[in-house]
Amino acid sequence: MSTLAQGKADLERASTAQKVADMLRERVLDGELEPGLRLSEEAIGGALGVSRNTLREAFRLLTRDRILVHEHSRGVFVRRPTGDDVRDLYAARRVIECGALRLWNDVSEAQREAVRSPVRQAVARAEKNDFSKTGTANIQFHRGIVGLAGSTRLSDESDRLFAELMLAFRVAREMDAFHQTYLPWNRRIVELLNNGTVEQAVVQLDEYFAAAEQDLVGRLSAD
Amino acid sequence: MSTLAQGKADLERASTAQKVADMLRERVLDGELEPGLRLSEEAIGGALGVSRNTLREAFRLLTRDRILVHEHSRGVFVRRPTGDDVRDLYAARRVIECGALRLWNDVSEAQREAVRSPVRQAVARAEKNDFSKTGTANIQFHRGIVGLAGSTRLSDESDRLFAELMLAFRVAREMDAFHQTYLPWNRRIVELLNNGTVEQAVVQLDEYFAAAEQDLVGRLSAD
DNA sequence: ATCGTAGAATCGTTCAACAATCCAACGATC
DNA sequence: GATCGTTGGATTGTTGAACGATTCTACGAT
Repeated sequence: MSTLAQGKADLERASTAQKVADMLRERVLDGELEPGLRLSEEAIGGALGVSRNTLREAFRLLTRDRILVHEHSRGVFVRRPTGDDVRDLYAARRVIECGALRLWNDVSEAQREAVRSPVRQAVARAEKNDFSKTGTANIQFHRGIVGLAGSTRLSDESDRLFAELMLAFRVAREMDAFHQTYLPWNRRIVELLNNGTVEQAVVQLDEYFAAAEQDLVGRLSAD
Repeated sequence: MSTLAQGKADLERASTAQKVADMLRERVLDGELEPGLRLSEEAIGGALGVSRNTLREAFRLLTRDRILVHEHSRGVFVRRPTGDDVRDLYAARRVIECGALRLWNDVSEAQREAVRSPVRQAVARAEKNDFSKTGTANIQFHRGIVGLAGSTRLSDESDRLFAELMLAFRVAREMDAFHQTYLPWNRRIVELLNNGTVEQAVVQLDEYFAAAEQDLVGRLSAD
């Protein structure tokens, strides 16, 4: 059954616009296309060998994911989050993730493991002084928390919030150090969860958000 | 200042695709275009006098809002929520709204009033046996709750969830009676909030979601 | 130095065309 | 009689060109 579903995913080849959007998303999140950059329809369409109309469809898809912003008659730009954006972002994350974490005792073991495992791996790597994937590990931890809610819609929206946050990190030019700082926090949260003290874990998560928001907003408004 | 903002809103005239999307959204939420209906590019483009490319952009916008679903090489359809969709929807709402409601004591009076006022108006109308706007009043109540979080991203996502839920109501063919049933619940929640017993209000809201979800899922799977 | 204006560049939208895909009707086979 | 290819016809996916509308840039006037 699962192999059939796999095959189906292969068969449902993405449209050209979808493929272009995926490629551009990767380029933006990798940092090749910096926040604030304008994406010319002609230049990018020519480089990728797709028509303007198809490219515009790809732009609309990425606008939906808040990777790009569209300004009428001016073009599309790589999103460049402001301090206000970050505040809004964290207000949303606080409600979503703290709410999801409170469901800890009502969910499946697999869902709980999706929260523990990223932290365990990050700790293991940190002990070997390997901080390469510390950024994605942090994201995985928080994706796991949102997953406790069991709603694909909520998880998808959170992914959009994470993507936007990645752009904010990039503007602040402190991606690695940032995530690294907050690993101890994640560790403590998992410990509290394992001890069965869910409410204390929620409090820790909330404090994490307060600290992270303040840190990031500070770096952004410093510019 | 507010007049300037007004003028700016007028100047930023929407694009053709945006206007077409707005019109179609209205038609769908009014029920003129029923869930499951396929929207032919040629037919609708001809009727509205816009080109296929522009219409396709409008479709993409509505797909973002989950009003329409896009099936590759088959066309776009008015979304027709299933029982699983409704479960997913309520899982998201539970986390978002219960989490937002817990912030009751930390927000501005204006934000609190945005929760109370829709219920007060609905009660006043109900006493006069006027159940005309009971549906939108219920939505406004819940929009107010989400607004407590103070995040436009969260409020926007909730609006999408509400729109999707409207479509589910339409499939279940029980829009008015449905909302009407749950007015007493909203009333009780507001009372508990005014008494300062926020946690009890959250419990009531959670029970409301459980009942509403079960009711709606039952009607949908009965088909 | 500020302002206004002309011209270039880019976006918004339309139109026409063709390939790719889906769908429904029709027979062929067992 | 039901299931399985096959064949057209209709619809979507994508392209390329075209033109008006809007924005940006650079130049010159005050």
